[in-house]
Amino acid sequence: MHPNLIEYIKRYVSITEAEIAIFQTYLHSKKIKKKEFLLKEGQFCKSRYFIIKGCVRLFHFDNKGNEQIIHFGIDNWWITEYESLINQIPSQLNIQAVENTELLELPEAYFDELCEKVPIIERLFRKIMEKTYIAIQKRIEYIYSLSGEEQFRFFIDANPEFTQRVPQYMIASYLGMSPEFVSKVKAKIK
Amino acid sequence: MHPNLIEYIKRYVSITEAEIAIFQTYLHSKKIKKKEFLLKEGQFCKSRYFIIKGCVRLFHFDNKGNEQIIHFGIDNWWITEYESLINQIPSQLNIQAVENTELLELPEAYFDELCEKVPIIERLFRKIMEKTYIAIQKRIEYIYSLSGEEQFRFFIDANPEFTQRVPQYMIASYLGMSPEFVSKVKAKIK
DNA sequence: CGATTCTTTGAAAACAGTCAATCTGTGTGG
DNA sequence: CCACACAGATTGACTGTTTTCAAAGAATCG
Repeated sequence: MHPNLIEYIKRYVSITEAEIAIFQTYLHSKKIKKKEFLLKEGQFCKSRYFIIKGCVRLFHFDNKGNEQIIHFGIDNWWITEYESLINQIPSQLNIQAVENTELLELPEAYFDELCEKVPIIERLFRKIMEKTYIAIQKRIEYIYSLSGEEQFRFFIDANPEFTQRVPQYMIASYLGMSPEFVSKVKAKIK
Repeated sequence: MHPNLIEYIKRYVSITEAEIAIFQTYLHSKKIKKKEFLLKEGQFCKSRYFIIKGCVRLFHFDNKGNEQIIHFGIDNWWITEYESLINQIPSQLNIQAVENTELLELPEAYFDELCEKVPIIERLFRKIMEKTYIAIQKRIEYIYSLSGEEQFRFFIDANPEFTQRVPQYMIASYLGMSPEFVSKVKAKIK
């Protein structure tokens, strides 16, 4: 198994070599190039993906036809489209590579079987979900309590390296702002 | 165990009578009156709560000193403050009853022990978290793609009975709007 | 009924979006 | 290596949505 994933897992749970070995057999490595899609609107999402290296964005087109980025995934994050994955319905969202990206794919078809064999995996994913939930709830807190300008400043302070990696208009979209507005805030900061 | 919780659990996982009986031993029932607090800023959150009947709100004070409601909890929902619960840090949020509320308390101190004895509980909570995550992600989608007026209309259409149960200013706070604005939108609808 | 809490209304102001034009930078092919 | 094309970023004027403030009106509870 890739050392990044092993290290990641150990941040959440204690796991034995034997358990890692079993987990390993359920994973496939996958590479996608910049602008390639991991999932397109209308398709069924059938896997969870661990990003070894790279960056993807999860987005949809809003009622005015604008791309709205729901969130990004980067190195050492799990990414998937839960609504499609869990409810087995066609995805309303797209997942696209922002950079060339290296992933590990964990197919959902065998996920329950894996959890039976290695129950700690169930705990791992429960804990991951809890952490993810905390993060997304904080995001809602910020959306409502900070002005657009404050949100942008906060984002670049919290993610200085990431800000360099992706185009500015994508950060604007993620923050629910127009690219022009972000540009103006940036000018103001200097 | 309360029939509401049994029914709730069975929507997520298959569970035996014996497993329910064990789960039961970890639960305490609890009642709080309108305006009483389940958790106050600064306290450590030590339990997950299942709401049998009633309504609570999870809120904090933003940097301008306004109450910001993060979300509500009603009949047949689990509620807790995950950041405090998981990271064992003082809560930045308050949980307060909006109505007289009847709960089941599941103390976190014994949660791991319960999951060891009844592994299906671990799966239950993983699945609950996944559903919860889908819901909160959709909320972000709506925040960014609908205007304030549209968000309010959508909310009352989706939650007609709930709109009657709580004061309008709380719905405004939950939706991140001023009470005056909600009032104006309401006038416009008629 | 009196007091407090919640809701409504209107006018002025702030914040962020839209549109259109221009500027910058980067990569590609000749 | 240059020229061009195209994607992304910037700027300014104008517009629209939502907030803020203040005051008045309704509803609820002891």
